[in-house]
Amino acid sequence: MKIATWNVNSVKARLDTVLAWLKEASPDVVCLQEIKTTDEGFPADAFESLGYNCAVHGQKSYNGVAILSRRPPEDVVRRLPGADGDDHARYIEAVIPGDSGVVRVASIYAPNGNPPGTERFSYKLDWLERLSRHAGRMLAFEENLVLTGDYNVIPAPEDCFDPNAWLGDALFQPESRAAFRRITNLGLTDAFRACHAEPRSYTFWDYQAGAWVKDHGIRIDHVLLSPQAADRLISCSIQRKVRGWEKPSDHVPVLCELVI
DNA sequence: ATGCCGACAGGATGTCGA
Repeated sequence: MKIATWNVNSVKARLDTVLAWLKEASPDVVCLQEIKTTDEGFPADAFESLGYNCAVHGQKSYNGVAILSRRPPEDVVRRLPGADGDDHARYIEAVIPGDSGVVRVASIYAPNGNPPGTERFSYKLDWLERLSRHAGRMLAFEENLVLTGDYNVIPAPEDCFDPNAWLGDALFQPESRAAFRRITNLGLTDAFRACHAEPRSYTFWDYQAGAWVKDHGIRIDHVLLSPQAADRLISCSIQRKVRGWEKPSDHVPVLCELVI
């Protein structure tokens, strides 16, 4: 089963690009982030015509996540437990049937959190803590679990071109990295790092300041696997070339293949 | 030291992203 994650930065503005990549890569499951539209505005027809079912958790203008799946998703959960007042659409989870068992997949869009020292930053840390608690509960099932999306965390210095340039940024704050480590330390495997040690492996390049041309990227889109899923890991790749396509998102897809 | 670019809502330009 091929499972992908992609922060598309508006599914409407990116529709042609997303469809082109789906046709080329043919993933079985796709976790989208920053769809930037409501459930009603989601272009489900276009994905259905390619053979995908859509589970959507959208909101107007900002955020918004979705899961596309060739097999119909089951047991869809549209919010991250732990804060009734949180109205940001940043989490959706579903159980996907495979040929040899099922996998629970979550599409995650963690808060940006800039600038540090504000309530936006504490919201980020609180949100990641809620994700950690939820992940701990799901890991107790000892099942195939894939928690993937835009974590908005640069885990380590080698995950960005110039660590000094990111020292003051919420994505690289010690508290942000510690929150990410608390999640992986529950027993989750970073699928990309389990397969690749190469430096300069990035998933995001800013639109500004020629970041793509200069390869000034960061790795913030992650695929985290439960032990059961990690045992089924075949490969994980960053779809770097997509950043060079017409009208690209500032993020590229990450594609992970599992024996499920 | 700040903006750079791009999308959104709305109908000008401010907000947000990372």
